[in-house]
Amino acid sequence: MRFAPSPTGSLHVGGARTALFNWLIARKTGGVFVLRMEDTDRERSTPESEAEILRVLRWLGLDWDEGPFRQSERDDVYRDAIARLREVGAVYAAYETADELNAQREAARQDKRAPVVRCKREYTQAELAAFAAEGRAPVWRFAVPVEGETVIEDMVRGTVTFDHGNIEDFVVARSDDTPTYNLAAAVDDVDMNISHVLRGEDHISNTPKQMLVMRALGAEPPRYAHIPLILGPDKKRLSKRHGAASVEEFEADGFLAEPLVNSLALIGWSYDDKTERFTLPELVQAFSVARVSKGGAVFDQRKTEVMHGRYLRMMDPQAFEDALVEYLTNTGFITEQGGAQAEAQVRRSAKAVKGKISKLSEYHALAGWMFGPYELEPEAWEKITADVKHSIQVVGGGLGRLEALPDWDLQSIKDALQDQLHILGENARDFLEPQRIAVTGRIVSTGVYESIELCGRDEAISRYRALLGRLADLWVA
RNA sequence: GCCCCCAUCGUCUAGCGGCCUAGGACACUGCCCUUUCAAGGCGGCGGCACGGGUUCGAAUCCCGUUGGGGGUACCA
Repeated sequence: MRFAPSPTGSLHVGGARTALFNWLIARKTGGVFVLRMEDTDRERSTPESEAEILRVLRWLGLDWDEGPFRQSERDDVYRDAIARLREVGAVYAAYETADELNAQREAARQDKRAPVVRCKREYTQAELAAFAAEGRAPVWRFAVPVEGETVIEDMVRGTVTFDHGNIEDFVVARSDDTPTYNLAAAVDDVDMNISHVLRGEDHISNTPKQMLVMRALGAEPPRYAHIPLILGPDKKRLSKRHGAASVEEFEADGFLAEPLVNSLALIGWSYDDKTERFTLPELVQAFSVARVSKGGAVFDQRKTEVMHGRYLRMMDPQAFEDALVEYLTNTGFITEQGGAQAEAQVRRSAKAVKGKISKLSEYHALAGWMFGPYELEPEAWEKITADVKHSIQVVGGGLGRLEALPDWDLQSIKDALQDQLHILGENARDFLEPQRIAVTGRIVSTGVYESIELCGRDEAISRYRALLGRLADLWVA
């Protein structure tokens, strides 16, 4: 198996999922997982992008056995292959200009024929001399046989047939002598002994070209599996304009590798009619190309988040705490909030946060109130002032019980407040929401009782008083 | 235009001729929960694109239509 990305950007979810499927098969079958950088496009390929792809692959837990190989470092291999193709007469030098090529394609289009390019192969010595004089170098094109067809026995799509009449004489070597993708990929897959090529469906029309090259070179093509594309909500191929599309962004947004991989695996693949939760080892066990679906799949970000939240809730508490601290350290939050002190706070709040968070970046929304001075967000103020009298009564009642508390622990806080709730005869929401606002200043936060405990006696009481004070001012006025 | 592929709830999917009055998940929505909000529990809504065949019987097989996607470079 192999994964062969072009290092022209960060790793997108589509690429990550292709890498995952390849890795899964390699691990399941005991095969070799080869990593190869397809950087024949010198303009767009960057070392930064390559490093980022490697980093993300490691982060996801997809380790490779061989490579990373770089096509940019294998010029001699391709040069040999091209020489070989010339020897066997499978390629020819073409001198057409871009205009001539366009004219040829346009003519075919007018004619409702396939817009394939077939170039002139015979030139006189005089013509060749003229080209040389004006410094016009040829490209090498593959001489596609006019008759016949190339058939792919695709592992997910079945038999796919391409008529040679529809395949143009594709370029194999550019005029500057560098190999094109179709040449390099074909040569490498043969050279690296790749038995199975699993890649996105967008490559399927390249496949017959690569097979043609391989056969001309005297090699047998590998088995192919073309998996459906991952789509955005508009059914178009998923890209940056659909929002988070790279693994890097998910990582930054507080997703953990294992649940993210779990979600990735479920795009275009399913195990049965029920099972959706898989650990990495379980995926290795369960995966099979036979169960990859044929149609494109719209990526459901919301579902990914929900599944991620469930994963977090089921995590070992200590592991969750550590992951949370690591994330908040990486984002700089802990440093901003004062280092060790802040880390201790985060650790104390981990348990309360674990029950309701779905991605780590939500920590701020849930527990951010713990850091910095008491602040009432506008929505909370609006809510608490909807019925001032009631709020004063309820917040005051809560404060009275808290002040009287001998021990500041979760159970005592809960008992006292619930008792007060009974006394007032309120329903839970009407009583508890004001308490939440009193201590956190927010509408959404960690649980009420947990929040009060986390806040600490002195701070909690001072916040209650502050809110009561503002409420009283409003009542008087 | 030409080539290739695809087609089950809004979305991801199960289904590979009778187990289907089509199952699950997310979303949406109703109710429950004196641990409340973006947690949890229980319900509801909602689909085999259409038209022809084949068959005793089709979501499942065949053909066509429509719709969607991908490709169509000296990019990969």
